[in-house]
Amino acid sequence: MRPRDVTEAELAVLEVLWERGECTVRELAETLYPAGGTSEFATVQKLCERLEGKEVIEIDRSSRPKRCVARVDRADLSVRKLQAVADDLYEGSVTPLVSQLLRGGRFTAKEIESLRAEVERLETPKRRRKGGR
Amino acid sequence: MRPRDVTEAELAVLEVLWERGECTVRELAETLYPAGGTSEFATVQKLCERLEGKEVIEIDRSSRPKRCVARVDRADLSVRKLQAVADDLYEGSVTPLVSQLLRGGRFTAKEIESLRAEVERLETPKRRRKGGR
DNA sequence: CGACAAATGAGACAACCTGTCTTGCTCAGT
DNA sequence: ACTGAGCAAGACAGGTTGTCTCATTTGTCG
Repeated sequence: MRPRDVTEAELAVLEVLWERGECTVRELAETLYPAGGTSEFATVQKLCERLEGKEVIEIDRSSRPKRCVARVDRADLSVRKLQAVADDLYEGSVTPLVSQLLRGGRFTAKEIESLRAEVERLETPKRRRKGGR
Repeated sequence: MRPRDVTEAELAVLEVLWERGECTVRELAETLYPAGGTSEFATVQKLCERLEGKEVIEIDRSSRPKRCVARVDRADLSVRKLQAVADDLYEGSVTPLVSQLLRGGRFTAKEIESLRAEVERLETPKRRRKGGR
């Protein structure tokens, strides 16, 4: 049974890290549970450990109040989740997802223009030095 | 705690329904557990009930060996999941997801061409008979 | 009609995940 | 050495997931 990658409570922690950058556990706890005490502090601590286990944040234990930093940003995380969907439903291929999103979503003219630009940019994938690996 | 929409075992059932169309529970069980007995049969039955609860399949109980039909196809399901990601990370907006996918994925020339076509098709959303809808 | 095998619905079950909390231990600074 | 914050470890309840058991219903066939 595949576990749930980053969960709701964990995401809340991550959001704070994204917004404020490197944080101490206490700072996170105070942001998330302004009226919180010891137990909430421990909760946040546990969430951080789990996020670390999921390789989503990094914890620097060398300084005494240990410090947490996000290792992935919002885009990285969304790609993780999208890839999971692609793995489940399309053997890892991501193209069908793009199609479905394009077909189903509502887009403003501005959004369409920028999407068009992104696709244009894909047109020449060879344009990468010599061997490109 | 948001439950997990369609899970792994449930998806396996759904895949069979997609492939073979309307099915009896027995047919599903025999496909999924060729060597299965009573218990596997019951397992599949339970999975069907849960899929029904998630409004993903329909169960016709009027005929005696009751019959199951998929109510959503693969694309529908992927949209559900993608929307969940958009809700979690982008307040429901899917445009960022498209961008990330375009940026991160590897695409063949053929895929790029068809994506380009899809975006072109978005360009003129007004182009729809008179009143549209 | 009556028995039987298939089908069904309800629920039990363990394993796991998630979010939360308690508890001792450790360490830095006074 | 004392103290208070920080910390690791683990316990905990509630929920989900996948699996299974069982008693009951139902259609069929002799």
